Amino acid sequence: MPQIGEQRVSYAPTSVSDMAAASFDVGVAPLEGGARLAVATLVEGRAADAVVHEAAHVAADARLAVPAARVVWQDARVVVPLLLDAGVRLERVRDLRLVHRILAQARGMEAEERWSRPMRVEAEGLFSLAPEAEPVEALAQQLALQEAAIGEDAGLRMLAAAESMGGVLAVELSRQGLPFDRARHDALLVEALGERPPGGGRPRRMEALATQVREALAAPRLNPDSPQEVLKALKRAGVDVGSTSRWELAEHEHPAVEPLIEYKHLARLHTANGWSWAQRWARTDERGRTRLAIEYVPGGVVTGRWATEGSGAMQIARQIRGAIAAEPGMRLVVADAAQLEPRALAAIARDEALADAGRGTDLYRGLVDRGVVESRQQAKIGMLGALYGGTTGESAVVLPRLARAYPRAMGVVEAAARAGERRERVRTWLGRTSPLPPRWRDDERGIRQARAWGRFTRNFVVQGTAAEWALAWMAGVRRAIRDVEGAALVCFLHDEVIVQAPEAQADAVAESVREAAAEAGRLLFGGFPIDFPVQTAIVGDWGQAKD
DNA sequence: AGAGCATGCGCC
DNA sequence: AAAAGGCGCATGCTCT
Repeated sequence: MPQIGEQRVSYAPTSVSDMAAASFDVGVAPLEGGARLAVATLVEGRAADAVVHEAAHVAADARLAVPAARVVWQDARVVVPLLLDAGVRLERVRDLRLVHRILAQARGMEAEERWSRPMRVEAEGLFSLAPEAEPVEALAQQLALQEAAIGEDAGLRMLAAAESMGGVLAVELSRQGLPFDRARHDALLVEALGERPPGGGRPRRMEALATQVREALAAPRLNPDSPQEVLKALKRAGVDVGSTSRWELAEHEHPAVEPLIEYKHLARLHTANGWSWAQRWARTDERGRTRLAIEYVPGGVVTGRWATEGSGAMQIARQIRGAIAAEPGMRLVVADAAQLEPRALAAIARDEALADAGRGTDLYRGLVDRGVVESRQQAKIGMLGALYGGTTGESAVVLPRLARAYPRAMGVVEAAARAGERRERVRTWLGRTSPLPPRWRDDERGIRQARAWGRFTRNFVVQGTAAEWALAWMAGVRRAIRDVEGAALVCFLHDEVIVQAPEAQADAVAESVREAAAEAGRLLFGGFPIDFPVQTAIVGDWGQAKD
């Protein structure tokens, strides 16, 4: 089980010595102003024929060079838009920046080192590496170093390819935007929050709830958005709470509780995905199409998951998903991978019994059918407890039964947790390495911190591997739909993708999406018999896709 | 006034 | 003031 325990990759991007033969043929680097590109055919790691072209000429050159060329760049955010504009088909790519992060982490810096030089690794860019070199030669140098670090590690090699394609996908998704219907969004908001008063102020339903809360607490001037004020008012009214969080409020019987919880719910929707949010992030182009501008950050999360910047687009409230609507003549193919993380765990652990329970479409149901647990709900809680390190309540009750039924799978997450508690690093299936923990003492508090870190490493292995599968899946979807006229990936959410496709093609696209999932499973886990079922829905808007 | 922390929520 | 992982964001509030 290679993903548990210490593993170091030899990778020293600060010293350029090894100019080993590179297995790529075309390098692309941005030049001053970003408008021009250097394109070179590289032979044995050296630029043999470096030439500078206008972006528009790159397409022809890139194709001309070598059919199976790998295109290499320092930063997809700079280069990929130019290549896409030039019509280049990107298939085999290497994103030096993203792969550098993975290799640098695998090589491992002491926590103190990171602390004292927090920006060092990030800032260690291509041109600081080899300032004297021509851009294309510098690309070759850094690529050679990465290749040497990856060596024969097939997992890392796959991860480098997947992460790099993730860089392309993020640019493509960000450029595409998420189809958005302003009118429908407005209607959904009015339905939930009430009309907005013309002069500004709270929407009607929110204001009504605020009034109810104020009356119930005999606090006529209370600002329900201020936890401090609310807490004081609650105490004055005899509601003995330590915070205003929902779970705690719900334990009390008081006329203020229900409207307060409802108010907070609506306030959340209003601030997170309300009118000003739409105003800020929805853009209408010259063709009259409105889309949400979403900036994806591939590898933005330690585990390898993606993040978004600004729009909060990975947390779009379910209540307004109806506003994500296909454009005229189009449909949304909404696809999500069912119980992805337990399946990833089964595959990592080579746990055939758990894989068997997941055969078909519902792994949780499979656990019930095999008599491991009594209900689907129990299966879910138990499995989440195993993945997150639950120690109390229902999951503590169910966990021993899972451990008995699936000792291999549970053994992997337990081992990952123990390794983290010992301050060891763990690895995902393909080889992404967990960071080193901060230091903790040998006292009570230190033990708590160690346990917490163990829960993190436990989850890291599974969440990170699931993220790798999702990357491979999405790359497969991209490939499958590239020649479907008008079809495009428009959304990615950890284990879910949305493709917008012409109505006539939607069925075929959905089939491709399911097939890509199976393919991703084979790519990562070889012959291990694990299913990755994908629920697909072909809908007019996201709100119609029921989980 | 602005930075930074704390709180609380909702997404996976 | 959560239980059980990972995030991002808005708001309130304190400190400077």
